[in-house]
Amino acid sequence: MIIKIIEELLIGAADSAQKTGKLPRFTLPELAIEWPQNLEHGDYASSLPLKMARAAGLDPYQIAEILREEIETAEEIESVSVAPPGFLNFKMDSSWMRSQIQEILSKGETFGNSDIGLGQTVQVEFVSVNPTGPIHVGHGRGAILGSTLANLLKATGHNVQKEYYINDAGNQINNFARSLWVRYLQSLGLEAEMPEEGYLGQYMINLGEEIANKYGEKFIKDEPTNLEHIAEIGMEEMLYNIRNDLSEVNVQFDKWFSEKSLFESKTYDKAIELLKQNGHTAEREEALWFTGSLLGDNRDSVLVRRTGAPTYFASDIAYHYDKFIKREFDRVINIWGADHQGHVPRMNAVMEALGVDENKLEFILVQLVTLKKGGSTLRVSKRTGDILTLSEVIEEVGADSCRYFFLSRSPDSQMDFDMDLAKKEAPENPVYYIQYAYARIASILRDIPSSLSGTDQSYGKLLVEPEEENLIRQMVRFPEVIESSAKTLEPHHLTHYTLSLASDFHEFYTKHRVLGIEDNLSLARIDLIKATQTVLRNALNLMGMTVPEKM
RNA sequence: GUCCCUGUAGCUCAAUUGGAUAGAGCAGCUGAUUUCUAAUCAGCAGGUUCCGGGUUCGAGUCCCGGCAGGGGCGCCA
Repeated sequence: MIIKIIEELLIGAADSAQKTGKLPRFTLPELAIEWPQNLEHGDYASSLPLKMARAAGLDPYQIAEILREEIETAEEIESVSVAPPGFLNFKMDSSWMRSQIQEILSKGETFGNSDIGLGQTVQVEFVSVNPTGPIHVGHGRGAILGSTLANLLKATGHNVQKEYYINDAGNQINNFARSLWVRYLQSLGLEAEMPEEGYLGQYMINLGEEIANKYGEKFIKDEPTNLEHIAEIGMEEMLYNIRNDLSEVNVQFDKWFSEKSLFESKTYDKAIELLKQNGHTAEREEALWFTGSLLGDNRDSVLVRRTGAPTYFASDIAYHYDKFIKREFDRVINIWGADHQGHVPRMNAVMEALGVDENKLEFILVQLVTLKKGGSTLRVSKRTGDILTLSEVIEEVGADSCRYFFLSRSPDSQMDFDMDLAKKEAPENPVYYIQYAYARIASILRDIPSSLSGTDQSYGKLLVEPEEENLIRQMVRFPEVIESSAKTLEPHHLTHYTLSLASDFHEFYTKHRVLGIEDNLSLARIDLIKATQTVLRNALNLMGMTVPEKM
């Protein structure tokens, strides 16, 4: 990766300047290498001299000149120049750039990958919707973010596990069971009243009907065991649907982890026992509390209710005990909806209480999605049944569009999902623009005449047009985009990168021909567009989108 | 009341995490097709980055104080 080479050159230059006394001794600040927006500023630039000015006690421009003189020559770099007030601008060597086409072609689907995460096991836990209703658009956002992030981490060498936590225990499940049982009775024509906080969605009515049709009056009596049966049947059905809906947007999991299993395996008991041992619990008002306020949380929280039933929080502690102490993940990334934000300081306190390094646990909070349809704003609420499900959205705008749309926004931004607009604009969605670039290349490659063949890679030197250089420059950046997106856990950079790459290709395409020109140039350009196709495919794969050969 | 996120072009969002002239898409306007796919390209227009202070060589980005929107602050999950 060229950015690494520039880093080394800079460190070497600073080192030798300090050794020869041209610069005073001090520890180097951040190297700060970036892509300038303006091509006149080179292909890469560093503001290192500006950052050194204070410690060096010298004019930054002067520092830049000293460094420039000390920078060793490298085959990747054609020239280094100094620009006021103290930037160092690097221009890539053009023949080295052209050689990268062969590099991309030989690496193929692994181009862009790196091994910075080698030997590190990372768990990404996301979606984890209660199995009491369908996946809606808000969940979809987290699902798409999580799956892409997992792809990025894999591409950077991490050992990744994608996990879905099934809340199949506790209050919500009882409530679900009761609601479903009532719907079941009602569909048999019996009188029954929905519980106060029951699940009112239409899907519950349908599900109750299904059970009635299939099992008849088998569960009609209000016995605890029948309620449990109903709950199990219902949850299974819900999970089946959830799995289906997720696979429609190309989201799969390595493991589905049951909350109930934490109790069956005694993990729950061990976790709570450890908390007690470490002195982070207290008995108060006939309940067991976690004394998080002593560990940085703003309040204490109940673990075991007066009734003896554990809270959701308590099983979540057991779950994290399982993640870190039993399964020993090096890192865990939890992707949560913003409505769980208050839970973050609590979990950090839990980490400390369990004696696990807090930095191993990271959170991405996804802001909630608002829906706009027909000019009015809908609130997403599962309980009232006022839901726009993920599968409904996919049906309207398509899985690729859906993925791209959710991915292109940072999780911090709360987004308005305007259904009417998304539907109307679907054909002009950037996703088509990107895929069209891919399909165009595929189309050219299909038309290559059989008479055209050659393996002499020196043809590459014929690629001297600015549009060709732009394309190559963009492709060379791809590994850097992957690495920085993985490091910052920000997949949304991928969408913008891919759009730029597609744009560079379309520009090239309109100005230059690949076929029907002089043979050697044609061969060089065939390699160029093959490389472009490779990068587009790799990028789209990372984003979980399809690559159409024809459009 | 308090904590978290957000506020950037008419709209939806970026901005390499403090860098050089704040960028894309959509919407609007003008032009381009005997050509490997026009689902494309070229151009025009569009900005007090919510407001006010501060930090420094440099602030959309960091700090303080406001304003506005969303979310959290349960023996719910």
